[in-house]
Amino acid sequence: MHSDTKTRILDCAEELFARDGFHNTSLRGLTALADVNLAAVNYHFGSKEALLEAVIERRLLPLNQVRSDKIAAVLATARQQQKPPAVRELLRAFVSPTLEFRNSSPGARAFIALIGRSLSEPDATVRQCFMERVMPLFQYLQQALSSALPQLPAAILLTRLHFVIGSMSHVMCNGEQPATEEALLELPLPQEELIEQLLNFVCAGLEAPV
Amino acid sequence: MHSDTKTRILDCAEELFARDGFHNTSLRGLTALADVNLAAVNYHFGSKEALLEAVIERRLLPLNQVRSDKIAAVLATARQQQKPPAVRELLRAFVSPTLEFRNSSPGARAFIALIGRSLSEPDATVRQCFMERVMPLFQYLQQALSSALPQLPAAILLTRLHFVIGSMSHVMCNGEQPATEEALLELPLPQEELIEQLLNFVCAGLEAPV
DNA sequence: GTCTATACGATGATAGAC
DNA sequence: GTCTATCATCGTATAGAC
Repeated sequence: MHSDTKTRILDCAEELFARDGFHNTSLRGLTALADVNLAAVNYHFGSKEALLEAVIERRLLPLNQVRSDKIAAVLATARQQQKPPAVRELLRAFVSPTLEFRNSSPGARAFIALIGRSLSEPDATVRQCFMERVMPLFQYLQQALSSALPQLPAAILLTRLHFVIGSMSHVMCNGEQPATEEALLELPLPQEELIEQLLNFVCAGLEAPV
Repeated sequence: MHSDTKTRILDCAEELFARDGFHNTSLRGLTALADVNLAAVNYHFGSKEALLEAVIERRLLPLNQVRSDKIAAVLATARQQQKPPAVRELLRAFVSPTLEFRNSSPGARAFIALIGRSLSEPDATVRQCFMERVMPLFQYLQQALSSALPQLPAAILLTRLHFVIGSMSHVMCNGEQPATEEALLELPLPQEELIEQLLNFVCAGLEAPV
């Protein structure tokens, strides 16, 4: 089966950007792997950076939509029951679509690692490429959590949200490579349990006394 | 004041690797900034990668020594008092030297960001360069924590330690750049409070019920 | 419109003369 | 220790074939 040029480029870019990093991926290697001409990237996407944006958008926009919808559903149910939303359910809405999507295919796993790494990306233009597409969701989550934890000062909540995102990013990055040397840093739990463990951890942290 | 060639290279490499990432740093730019010849890097260190190792070792080995000593001190005190070590003190021994060192100079801050990024580094050889020098400490901490939390299954502890490291790395990476676009992702707290907040968060997470 | 072949200027790391 | 030369490879641009 032969997908079209544009899709083949996107698929290979996703894989290589995730595995080797953006700057360490050459268009020559990429186009060779995708079995397209070197100039095809520039023709279809305009530049290497624009290709990165396309790679991100293809997967991240739908994923963010799911996450945003799930948060909204939690908020709606809570409002209907006239009680504050549960921290755990809000965080689950944020975390579980990501980790479930990650397990849906090898390409997805690579993509999630790419996203997880993005927040610590040194290059400002690359980082911003992710930021722009993920900040609205972060803000939405922050706002939802503040209604779940009204007594928590905003600065503390924001700080703790950082810690949550840090834990989550780290999970997203790891488990990509089958851990050769770093077996001791590998996550020993199966996926489902991992989500619950992550929720246990971050909920306890978010709800800790100040 | 003119430091010697080797030190000038190390200082500039630290700054540039942290700011732009390893692969995105050119030896041409580096040697120009350090005011040395392009070939000086190869002469003094052998290669760009060996330079990275030297940059890491210069700061990380002393830092790890401090952290390791502090953990040992907590363990010794606990043994002397014939009670298990406190989770919070073990984590403080691990976290606080890092964040305090980070505030000691601009170069230190850059270096800590470099370290924080290392765990999500895509390039395997670069990542391993960090791993080798940090894994013994991780294992030591893990072992110390298991004596503090004897009832916690080993797999759960290891997983939670991942989350701790994720939170911490994220803090280490951020705050490096004065946050232009990403003001909403900035850490709003002063340094001292940040340590306590991080400890509140990760202790609650580590000690959460299974 | 899509794709190919080829060329360009810049930069990568390194080796060898000095 | 320093400098220069070298060669591979980078991202991009363009002219023209299908």
